[in-house]
Amino acid sequence: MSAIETTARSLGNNVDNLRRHNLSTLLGIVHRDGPASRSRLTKLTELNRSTIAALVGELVTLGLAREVQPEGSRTAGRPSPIVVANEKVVAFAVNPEINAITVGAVGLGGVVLDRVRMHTGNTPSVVEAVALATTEIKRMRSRLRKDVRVVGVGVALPGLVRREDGVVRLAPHLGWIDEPFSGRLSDAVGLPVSTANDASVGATAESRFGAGRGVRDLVYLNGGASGIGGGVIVEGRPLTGVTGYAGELGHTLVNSAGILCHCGATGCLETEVTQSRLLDVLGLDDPEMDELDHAIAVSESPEVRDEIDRQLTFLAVTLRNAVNIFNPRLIVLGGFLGALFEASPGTIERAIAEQTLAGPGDCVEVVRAQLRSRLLMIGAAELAFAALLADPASSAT
Amino acid sequence: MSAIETTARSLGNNVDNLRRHNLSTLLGIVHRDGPASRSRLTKLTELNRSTIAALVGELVTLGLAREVQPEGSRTAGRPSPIVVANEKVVAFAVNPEINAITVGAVGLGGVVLDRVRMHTGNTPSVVEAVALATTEIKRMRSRLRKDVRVVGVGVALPGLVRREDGVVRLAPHLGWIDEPFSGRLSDAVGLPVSTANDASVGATAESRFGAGRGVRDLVYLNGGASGIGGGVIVEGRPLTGVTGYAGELGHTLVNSAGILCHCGATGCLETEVTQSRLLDVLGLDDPEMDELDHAIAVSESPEVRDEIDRQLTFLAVTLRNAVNIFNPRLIVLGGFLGALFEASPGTIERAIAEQTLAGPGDCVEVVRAQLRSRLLMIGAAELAFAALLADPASSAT
DNA sequence: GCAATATGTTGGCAGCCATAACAATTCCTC
DNA sequence: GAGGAATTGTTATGGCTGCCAACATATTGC
Repeated sequence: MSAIETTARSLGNNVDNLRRHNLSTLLGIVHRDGPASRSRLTKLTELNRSTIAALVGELVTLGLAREVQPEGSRTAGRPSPIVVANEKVVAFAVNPEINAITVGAVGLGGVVLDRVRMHTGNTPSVVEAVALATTEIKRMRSRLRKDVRVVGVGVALPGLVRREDGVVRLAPHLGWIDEPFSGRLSDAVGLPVSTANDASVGATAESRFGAGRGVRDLVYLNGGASGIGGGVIVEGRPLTGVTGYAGELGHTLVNSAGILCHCGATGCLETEVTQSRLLDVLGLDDPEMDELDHAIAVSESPEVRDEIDRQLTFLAVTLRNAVNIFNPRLIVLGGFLGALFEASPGTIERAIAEQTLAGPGDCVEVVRAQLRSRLLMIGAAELAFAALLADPASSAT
Repeated sequence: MSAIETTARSLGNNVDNLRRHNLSTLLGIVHRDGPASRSRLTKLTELNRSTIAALVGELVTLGLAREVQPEGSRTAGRPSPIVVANEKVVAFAVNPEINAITVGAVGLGGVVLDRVRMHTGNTPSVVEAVALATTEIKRMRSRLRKDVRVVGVGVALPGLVRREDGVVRLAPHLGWIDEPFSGRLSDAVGLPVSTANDASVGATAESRFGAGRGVRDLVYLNGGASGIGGGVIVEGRPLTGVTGYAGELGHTLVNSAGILCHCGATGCLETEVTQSRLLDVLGLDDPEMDELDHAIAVSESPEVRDEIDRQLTFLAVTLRNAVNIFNPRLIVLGGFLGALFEASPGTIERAIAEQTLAGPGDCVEVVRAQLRSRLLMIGAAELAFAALLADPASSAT
């Protein structure tokens, strides 16, 4: 069973909405779960096979999917054509960071077609970020084959993004306050742009294409250079809150004797568990993820051990809160939190088992994130694909 | 706009599901928002008025709604009949507590028709609770008019209830562990029984019929004799988690130097903010809510003041966590937390404004719960009405 | 009393999905 | 290698749903 957003309206539905919903469901399946035979789609949706034939036919006509002949089958019966999401439908992904901007091109189905990380000397301003992203998107676009269809741009941003208009309410580490980044970028590239918090976007990506495949309720926590972000998937759908800011698990109390956080509170997870302290004791400076894992694995310094234990203890507090609050099936840890987690096998699981209530603690698992460098490309692209996936027919060219 | 659960399937939908969804939507509106004219239903659902006529006709035929002539109108045009949920469709509500069991009868539309609170000498065992509830339900049922239709029993229980089978996983204050209470009660009364956590049920009730009317994203926190329970409404629907245990905000860390909680963790909200400490300093013993409010209002003791401030400080920690995590429109405080909140106007709001992130803190309001003694009756009845509301046609007698 | 307005009512229609019968293709067995 | 079983694509038909348009009805305001 896959984690699928429902596209049905909460109020009155008519026959058009019905069709739209079924088209959306099919496209969602082949996009997120990969190629699927028509017979598999029939089983998954519980629709009639004649209906599936018609719906798939429409998706093919719309240029959103194609059918290929199956390889060898090992069951009796007439072979069922495989429906594949058309990866020539492309979204661009943008991820501004403290000292770099990454731009990528992602095909329907979650294939990362292109990816470039551009280092910026200092923290980019909105104008600089728009300019860099625009140049790179135009370059990538010109390199794409002529028959690709570009649906838009998705941006994963380390900050709070207002859902209704895509305005960056606050990106503390970039120094952006109330910046209409989406609008600026949209004007510059001539494509629709949608922006969201990087951790929320990461949660979506891991839940659809990574460690959380098939899981409908999960909590994702990511540790990066600019702090700790979180994202939550509830019944297969991202938790957004009223204005789109939900999921900030990095700003929950873990230490009453902690220091003041930039958010105004004290003792936040983000102030106690930081990548920089970990790198300090390890003597590293901006390593790749593999280097970090390796450095932790080979280190025999008690100072390193202590710092890891200290951070794990605080991380466990947020996780026990999360388990009691969300009762998730899965917790996914990304960035240096994944490294911390694997540095001391069993520690986090033990802490959760001891500190959570009997019910919610019964069935939760903790795993490390999987998508690595593709994470935010895939996640941001999902933002751009959202409208198409919700209504495949009317978003057509 | 009302907070309505969607009943559309997340996967394939056919024409039957469409009809079911529309019937469910209409019944949901008149149940939760009260009587509505057909023309209002037309606007709300965006369905055609001929369709509304057919759907309403079916609900009337099913005995779930009735139409009454409108009073005086003040607009031109033909008067539109008012559609009213049939309050002769009845659910029973049961709420076992430490020293009492409350049983009620609730009509469709959320009308509490009957309510009896029975004190028990000591904490009731499962067998005692089933026996007491059964006797009272049978008595109430015999007093109801012959033409009422009973749909089932809902139970609001101070403990963790597994969703899939209704087993009480753990009710610490009742001393119940892994008790199949739902099944026992169902066998005894001969009606379907569904059970859930009392605070979750309270959240649903306040969101549909109380302080949270029309709000789609809210956090509810209730303080009672047996601790602090929470419930969260996300996009109009109760947050359940994978196994139904979600919402336990009472077991989030508020004090690193706190004491060990029965849940296994230390410094939980539930150990720091307790009704008993508040009553101790006030010199009260099991007061009604009004008495508690009054006692706080007239007290001039600095000891009382200090205790209230102390508890508010810790409560604010959980609330800032909740605001950062859920980005809700509204926080609803029930039980003695409501009294605490009103004891010091502005304190909680100020703490939230100071300690939360810029985005999520922008638009959140804090209010006191409204439903008082009706709360758990209405909430538990909603559990019993759920199947009927989701599929009005097939749940018919 | 009449026009304007809003809404109920009715008959016909388009579209969606289900059904059933048939055709196609594969695997399995002898 | 031939035939049967199993599975699925294909096609024509039909039921049901909601929409539409025209008409009927009831109220307000002049």
